[in-house]
Amino acid sequence: MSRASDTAYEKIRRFILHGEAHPGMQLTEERLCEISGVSRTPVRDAVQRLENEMLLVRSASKRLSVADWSEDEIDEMFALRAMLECHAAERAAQRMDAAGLDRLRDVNATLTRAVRRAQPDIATFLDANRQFHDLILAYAQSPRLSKLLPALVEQPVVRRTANQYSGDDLLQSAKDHDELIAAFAASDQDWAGAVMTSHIRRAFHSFHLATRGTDTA
Amino acid sequence: MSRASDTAYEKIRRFILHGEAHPGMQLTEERLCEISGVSRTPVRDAVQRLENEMLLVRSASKRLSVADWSEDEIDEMFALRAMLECHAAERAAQRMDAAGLDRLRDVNATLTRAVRRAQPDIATFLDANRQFHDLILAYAQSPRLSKLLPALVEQPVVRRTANQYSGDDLLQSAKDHDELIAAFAASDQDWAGAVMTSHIRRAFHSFHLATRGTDTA
DNA sequence: TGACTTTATATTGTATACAATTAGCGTCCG
DNA sequence: CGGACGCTAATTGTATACAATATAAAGTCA
Repeated sequence: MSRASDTAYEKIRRFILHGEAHPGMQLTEERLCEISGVSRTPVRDAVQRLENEMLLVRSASKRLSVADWSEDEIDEMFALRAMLECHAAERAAQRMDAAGLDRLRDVNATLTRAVRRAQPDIATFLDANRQFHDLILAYAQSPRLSKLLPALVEQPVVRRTANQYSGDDLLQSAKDHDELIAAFAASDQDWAGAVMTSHIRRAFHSFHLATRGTDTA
Repeated sequence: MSRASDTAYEKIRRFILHGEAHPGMQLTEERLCEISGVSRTPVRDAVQRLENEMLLVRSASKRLSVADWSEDEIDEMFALRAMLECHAAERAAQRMDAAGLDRLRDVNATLTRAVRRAQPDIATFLDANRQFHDLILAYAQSPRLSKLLPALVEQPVVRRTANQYSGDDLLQSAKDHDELIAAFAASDQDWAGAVMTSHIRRAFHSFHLATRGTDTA
């Protein structure tokens, strides 16, 4: 989109994800104008995008608030994401080329380095991880998938999951990626899909344990 | 959304789907204002929604045009829809109640009557069919699915498929629905999911034959 | 006192004027 | 003759003023 609209989107998104926003918090458009520094017109554009990602929700009386996901909704998000990323991996396996494999290897080398440190570099891990999945999505060559998937890859959940990952979990993620690359190199869509499904569902269970398994410890 | 924004959305949508629009046709916002009878502000809201549904696409220079789907994109749409509607059916099977079953039976009775006539009533079939699937989506109780699925159920494809359906195809659709109801009544999510997958994939192949199988006839 | 109505205020929705971009086109120079 | 440059018109992006609507508060009447 346009400049003001984009900055509004990014600033509001950052406010929700890394800012002082909390779930259920009410927000007026004017407040969002202050946050983003632009007028209501581009803010409303940004709001509509964030509503689509379900980071913002609108009450019956059109008032905005920060989304507050239930456990069921988060579980559902992982289930949908597993299905769609599996599908993306299958398509990518059919369309991968040498250049794509090289880039995937590069990105995963960075990710592996970040993870092998004594104190894992989570920020680098998250960034490389996102690049890796984006690359697969690009090779899936499906505009529709590219529109649907980002709405499911909500950063707060991914981040909370990654922060709870043990060193072994992080290493396993890197190994999953290696295996995905192998599946792509072999043009084996079933293999790629299976690895991806397993990859996402492991993340789901890590998240589940980290957020709801603490009371059993 | 609001009134003007909604009417804009509906009128533009109708213009694209049942109007004089054709794939690839360029449209200016001002033209859309004439079509919908409101100013550019609500038109831009509507446009953003239609972009999300991928009925409108934006060129690199921000100009709008009516979407022109490739064969691969249409196939992909069916594949994604099959996955998500299967998932919806599975969830609905776990959450169905007596009132829901009654309503599903009512709707499918209407659909069956429309289909059993000497000359099938396609309009009524389409309407009842949509109601049936919407009801399942409602019982799936997943806000996220409710946001994702409608973008995949593009009317032009469904309509073209239905118009190509033989009388037997239409009857089979009604029977699929009966079997879905049975699966829901039994709270058998695997059964429901399997029937739904089969239901959508049959539609896919009917569409495929109707639009691309003509040269072999 | 309590519930209903009315009024005021806050918030969202719409139209319009203006700014910034972009495409189309003609002209000029090589 | 061809291509690059710059101008003009068309189109999209943004801000703001105004309208409609919803919330909250105050007041009124049993």
